[in-house]
Amino acid sequence: MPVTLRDIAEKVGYSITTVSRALAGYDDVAEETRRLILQTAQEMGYHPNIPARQLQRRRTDTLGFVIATFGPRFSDPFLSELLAGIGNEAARHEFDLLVATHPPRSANELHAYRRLVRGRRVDGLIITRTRVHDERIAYLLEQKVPFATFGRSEVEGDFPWVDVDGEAGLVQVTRHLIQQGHRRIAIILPPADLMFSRFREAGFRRAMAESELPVQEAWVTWGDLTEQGGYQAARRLLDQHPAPTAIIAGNDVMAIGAIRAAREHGLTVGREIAIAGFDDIPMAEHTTPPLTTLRQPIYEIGRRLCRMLIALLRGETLEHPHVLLQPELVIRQSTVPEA
Amino acid sequence: MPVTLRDIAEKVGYSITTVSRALAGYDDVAEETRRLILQTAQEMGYHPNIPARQLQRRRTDTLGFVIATFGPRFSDPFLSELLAGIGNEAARHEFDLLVATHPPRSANELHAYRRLVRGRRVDGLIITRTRVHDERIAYLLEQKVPFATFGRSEVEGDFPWVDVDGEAGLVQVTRHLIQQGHRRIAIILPPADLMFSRFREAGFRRAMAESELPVQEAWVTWGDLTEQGGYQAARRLLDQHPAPTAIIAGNDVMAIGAIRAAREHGLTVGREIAIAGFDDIPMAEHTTPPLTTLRQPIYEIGRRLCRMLIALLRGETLEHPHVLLQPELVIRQSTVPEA
DNA sequence: CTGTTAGCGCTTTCAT
DNA sequence: ATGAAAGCGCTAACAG
Repeated sequence: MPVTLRDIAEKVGYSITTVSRALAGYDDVAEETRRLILQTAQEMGYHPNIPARQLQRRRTDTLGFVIATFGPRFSDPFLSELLAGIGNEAARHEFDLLVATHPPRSANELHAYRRLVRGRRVDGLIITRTRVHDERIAYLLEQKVPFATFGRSEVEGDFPWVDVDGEAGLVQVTRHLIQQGHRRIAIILPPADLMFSRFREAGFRRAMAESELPVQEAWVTWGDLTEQGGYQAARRLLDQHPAPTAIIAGNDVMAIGAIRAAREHGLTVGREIAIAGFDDIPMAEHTTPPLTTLRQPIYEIGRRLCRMLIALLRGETLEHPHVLLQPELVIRQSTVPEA
Repeated sequence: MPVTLRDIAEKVGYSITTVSRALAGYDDVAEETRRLILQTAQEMGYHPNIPARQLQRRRTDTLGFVIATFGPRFSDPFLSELLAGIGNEAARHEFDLLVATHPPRSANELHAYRRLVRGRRVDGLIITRTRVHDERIAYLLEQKVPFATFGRSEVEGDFPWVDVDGEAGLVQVTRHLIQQGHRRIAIILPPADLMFSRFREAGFRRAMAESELPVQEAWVTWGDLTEQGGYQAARRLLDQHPAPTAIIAGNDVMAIGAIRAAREHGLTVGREIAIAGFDDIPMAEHTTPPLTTLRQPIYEIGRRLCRMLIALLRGETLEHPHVLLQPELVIRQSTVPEA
């Protein structure tokens, strides 16, 4: 049987109230009483019962994070880094993290959010991979549950977010390719319902337009952010005549798939075809050839989201409720052979 | 203000108790009363307050999972797959999952476990990457907190686990290499304190011995399970004279690093040097060349661990408290060029 | 069938 | 400086 406040109270001969206050550090407890209580609590191995505290305080000091898992072969370098950032920052603030996973494309997604919110399991949530029309955001906004997102959305209403400027990123990488002499540039976008797909497409088109290069609509394609998806999309692109001489992938994982497709086509990546990604996952500098990509500080973003959310929960006003970070173009040999 | 049992009770004119029982599906409530209560609850949008229930029931229906995050560039394909398995299975049983992360090599690891246990935040835990002497296991055993592990340990005492037979796996892959004509075989082991490092080493030595091949002690090395670690270890191996003609890496991620090192050494992987991994992460079939490896059903293991733990929490006796799965040797071109 | 009563362990007025 | 009392929202033993 775990030690409770009552056990301590009985032992030291004070009331539960006093024990509670002493432990909570209130200053209306006699110095000596406090010392006695603290020491006894220590000796008896007291640790507060968190659910009881949650009930009484009507808050959980717990954050929720829902992640979509893409089947048995799920593996997402992006996600583990974000999770690490969120989790480590939460721990720093003595917050717990409740993670709910759900199989992909199921109605279970909103379900998972509702479950956490309705049961008052969490005080706030972190959302990632925001969508243009995002029911999760709409739901939390409607429920007035605090949350912070990685990514913007067109959902009506204001909410705190951190995002990486995908449009600026794509302008950079597209310009880079154009500078390298490419004119036939293709792009494999993230799924169109994801908000960041839009921005990246816009950046791509803007950079092409400013150089007065035509955008071949057949070269604007979509992939599901997996290696497979990148591979397949790249194959389709390379089968065309004329084929593009450069491919920008929506993330590094798809870029890796594209590299594989190009190689199968007998092309030397970096020399005969340029391929670029987005994210700069750890693997990116170790692909063959190393991958040109746009770096986003994923771990830091996780920490930041977590900090913002906790500040919000503490009733603080955010100085910067909307943070737009600039991605950094990292040039490697997949676009510049001699880099 | 969320709706409580009391609100419903007042509305329908029954006691809180009756409402509670009707909602819980007890059969000692009049059919009509139950219908009325159910409908009213529905209309009012009632959802139980979970912390209150946890307090009263003295259980949380929550599982704990603590993960070590290796710094800002943390990315672990293995872990996201395991997490997906655990999380999805937990959801199926209406269990929540509390994830605690901690920066690596910190005293924070045990801290995280203690926090979850002491605060009665979770009913049980899942442990991964078990160690030969594992303080986490010792702690949970001592506290009599239910848990299940991925991997065995030499810690005194019995506990449920699922493991993959690394020794058998290494016998298989080593034999395979020997069959391919290799005699100078090196190995990059996982850190020696991890239990599975032992088994793999044993398997390697057994297979070498049965073919009466000498094990060069300089060719038995260790890596930290990262790409970098694999790369560095492989470099050191390849700098030796004579150099090994085959390298077995402790996991696929290190194998990928080893492939990079070999390529930098001007070697054609699969032809001039054979490299094998362990895990069969999704990326393994997409490396260049595709990687020979030992497949472990990580997602399934996650589900299984979760199921075992939940069964345990329900007071059931496990029919198979110790599950040893056989890894499957997947032969690809990193060891057999024409595969 | 339904209600009364008694908590679960904690925090927080409000007296004294 | 300390304690009594109330209550967070729920469950369960026991009456009737």
